Amino acid sequence: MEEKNAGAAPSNFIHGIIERDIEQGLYGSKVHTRFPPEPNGYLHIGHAKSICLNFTTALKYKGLCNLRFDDTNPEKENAEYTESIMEDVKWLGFAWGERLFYTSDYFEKLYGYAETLIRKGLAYVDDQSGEEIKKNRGTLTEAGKDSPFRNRSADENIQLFHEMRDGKYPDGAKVLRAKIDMSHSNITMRDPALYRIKRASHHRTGDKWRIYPMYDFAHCLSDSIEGITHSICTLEFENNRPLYDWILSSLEILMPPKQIEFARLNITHTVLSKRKLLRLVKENHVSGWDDPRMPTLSGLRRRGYTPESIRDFCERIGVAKTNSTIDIALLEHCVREDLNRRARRVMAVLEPLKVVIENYPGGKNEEIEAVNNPDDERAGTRKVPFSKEIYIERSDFMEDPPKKFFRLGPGREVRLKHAYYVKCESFTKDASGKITEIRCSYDPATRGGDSPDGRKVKGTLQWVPAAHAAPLEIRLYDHLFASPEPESGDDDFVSKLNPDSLKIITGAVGEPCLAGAEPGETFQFLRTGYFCADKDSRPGKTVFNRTAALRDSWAKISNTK
RNA sequence: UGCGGGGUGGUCUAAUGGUAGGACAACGGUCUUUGAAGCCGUCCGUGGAGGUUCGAUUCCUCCCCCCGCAGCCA
Repeated sequence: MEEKNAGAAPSNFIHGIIERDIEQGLYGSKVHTRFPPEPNGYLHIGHAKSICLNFTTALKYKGLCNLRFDDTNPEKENAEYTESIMEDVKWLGFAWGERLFYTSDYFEKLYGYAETLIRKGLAYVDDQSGEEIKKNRGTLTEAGKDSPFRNRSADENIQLFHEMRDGKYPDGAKVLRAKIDMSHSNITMRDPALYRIKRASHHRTGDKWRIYPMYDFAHCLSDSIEGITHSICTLEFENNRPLYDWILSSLEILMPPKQIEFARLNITHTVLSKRKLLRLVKENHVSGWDDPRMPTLSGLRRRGYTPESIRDFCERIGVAKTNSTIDIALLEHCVREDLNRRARRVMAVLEPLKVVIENYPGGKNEEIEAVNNPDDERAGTRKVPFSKEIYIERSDFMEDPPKKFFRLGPGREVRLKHAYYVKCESFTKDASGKITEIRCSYDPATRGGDSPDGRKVKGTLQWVPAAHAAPLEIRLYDHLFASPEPESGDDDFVSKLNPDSLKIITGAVGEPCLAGAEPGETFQFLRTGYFCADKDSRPGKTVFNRTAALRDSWAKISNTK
């Protein structure tokens, strides 16, 4: 059959390339990828796209994926970052097995490759200052000028390179450069730096090295050392691909890995660059890398996002070469969809309004049975205490409600979820006009929420028993940036932060079971949203982060009027 | 005005010579012991001009627009 063979169809252009390579027997028809983060910050959802791509590609073609820390710049990197990165990759659901590597593992080998390049007359030590090198590089339209040190003998270059390693020269005094072509139309190829002197302590190799390889030199060789077949990276490295290939071919590396570039992820209402995220942290615009408003994996985790929802998102956005910005609504959709399936439903009230049920006996206490998830019987049921005084959401009562308002108002009857029909008989206000208390009657025949006489009500409200209310602090999050594309335009992106990205509600209450919620536990607060218990919780005050709100069509109706 | 990439509904993404499809968003309806979810429907697209062809998103030519590159960052 000619049918689009289900499993074998390439799911993106990279898989198309790989399938062609497999067919042609390239790399022995094996696939080996790697995720190569620099440990200079926390992973964000943009990295998740790359992680998912690399790991699932390997999985799909029965290959392997390595985790490799690209740690060639000790001044910016540290062990805190490597640990958080490993934690985040694991949390996302991927395993690198025994294949945890560091570019710094290869420093000695890399040094040897550099010597080989020098002996072949393909690299030289340049004494020009950084300023001079920059000046002589030329421009986009003008060729560069050869360095006066470009034609040193191989022996002299080897000796100088050894001296660089031995610490004979200060930072910046010399640099090892590839000898390619100072008039190349691709500026990357104008004798790029391969090694620089940096008398910095490295988080893994300590003070052993005074010279460190540059990305372009280290990356392609690390890939080849690990037997990587397809080296997947982002678009901004496209110009570097000729250099990637030049180094490997100059060193006569067999079966050179193939670099393939794809478009990095952008999302509306946030920023995804480590530099910018670091600034938000350093300038205290957020509480840290794991602030629930941050697009970091640690932030999303704390916010209540599940690894499954993030993986689903990464699959849905696709992999292509077109620059694109994904609507953050898609991310939110993914987490709602996942949580809708799994989250236990409970009742909580963000702004409590007391309701006294006048005809309910004062000393009476009963337990109402409530299902935990209407779409999943296995989630079971729980008991919720019920007595004369309860709390409902302040916004669920209107003194003078419009016709389309289905909730409580004078003389109106509604259902208390799982419990009884109640009817508003009266209410009281304080001097300022604020409603202070609602007085209702209930219909004992409607226990469980059904009326035997077939009487219908339009609204169903969540409620919390006043005597057993668990005090909650709720943190309501909105987009970090008010502007959909904070990086566009000339203004500093920080000026586009959303001043209302965090709203803290201290007086909320919830069902008694919420008092004991463990950090990371997720619930759907009926009619309100998905909430995740936070590590800031303390006895007497459970803290919840709102992961995502539920759709609110009443808000829409009332807003458009 | 160098080189390298890229242009499909509002946003992503399929279709590679044969009915432009899907998702998210928006809008409307339906259902409902969550005004949730679900279900149904609507709106909306091949950057432009030529050419080849019975037929072009796909192939050719020219043009336009967008992104990246001048770190001893990655």
